[in-house]
Amino acid sequence: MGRPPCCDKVGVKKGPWTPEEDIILVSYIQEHGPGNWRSVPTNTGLLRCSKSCRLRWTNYLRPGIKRGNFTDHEEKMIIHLQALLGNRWAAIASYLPQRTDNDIKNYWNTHLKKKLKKLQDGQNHDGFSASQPKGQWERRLQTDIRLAKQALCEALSLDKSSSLTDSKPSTTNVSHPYTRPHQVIGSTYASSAENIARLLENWKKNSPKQAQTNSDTILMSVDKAAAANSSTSEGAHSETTPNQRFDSLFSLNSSNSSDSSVSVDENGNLTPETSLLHDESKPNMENQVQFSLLEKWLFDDGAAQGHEDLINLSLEDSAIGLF
DNA sequence: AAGATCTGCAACCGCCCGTTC
DNA sequence: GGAACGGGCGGTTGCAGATCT
Repeated sequence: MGRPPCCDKVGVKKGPWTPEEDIILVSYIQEHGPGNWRSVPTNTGLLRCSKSCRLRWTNYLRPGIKRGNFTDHEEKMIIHLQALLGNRWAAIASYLPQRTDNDIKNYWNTHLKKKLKKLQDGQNHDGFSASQPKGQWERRLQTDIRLAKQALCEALSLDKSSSLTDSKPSTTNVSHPYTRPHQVIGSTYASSAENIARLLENWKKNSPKQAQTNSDTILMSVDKAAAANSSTSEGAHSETTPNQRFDSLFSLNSSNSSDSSVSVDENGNLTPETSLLHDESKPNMENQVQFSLLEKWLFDDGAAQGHEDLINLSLEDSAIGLF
């Protein structure tokens, strides 16, 4: 028999998440940090599967997520990376720090596939056209792989010089193709609060009555979160009104957001707050460097042409060696 | 205006892998 | 060593809103 489901199917709620559920989840993660998803539903009272909680967090509530239209630049990155890596959306997402793999996957399936097909049908002779001679396409791909590999090595060497990440030996950055090279240090919880704040704004606009009736529940959750934070955060105090606490939790300019540095204790360990940030998000300075290196190489055709000597690498070797 | 069809996206599902006991 | 578990991944589905007829 296969493994049992991650949670009991009975009594598990499915479908779209409500703002209340979002708030409960975010409050809990803010307090305990992400991870140990199995315990999330039981500890929060959410009638959700642990997987559902994790997905909701990673695809929607996690800090640093950018939503909305993809830029041309992002589009090109996705096309390039898809050619390089195939449908490994998590790996692709690691190079687009603000996008989730789900987002990229959706965008590929709904937009880019069609776009590329159109280009192919139209006998468009750009770099991605299937009408291009196979050898040339293959050579370009080989070059891309080689350049990506080079960028990765470069980024990893930057990694080594990073005192912060050095404080916690990373087994993820180097060896596993699915792990995201980006560890968010500069990002804060406020970013996810921003997502929820926007959500609530829309929610209130769209259904003021419902928002009104549920506001107590929301504030109760927020109160609870604020109360929980008061024990761990120096910013929390008992004299705040519910509204103030609400503002604090969902402020777009939360003091947390400016206090984005990672605090390390005297033993060199990350504090609980930081491990939340460290674990969960993607963008940071390090990412920026890595991203721009890869970006530059991927899109610098001239560079690609100037690296003809690197092309001899076989596709297989490149793909294996890349990771 | 109303029904049909299309589109985009959030969420679910099942499989896989690494870790723990 | 292997079973159980937790978490991550890619593929797929279902639904709501947009567009078309």
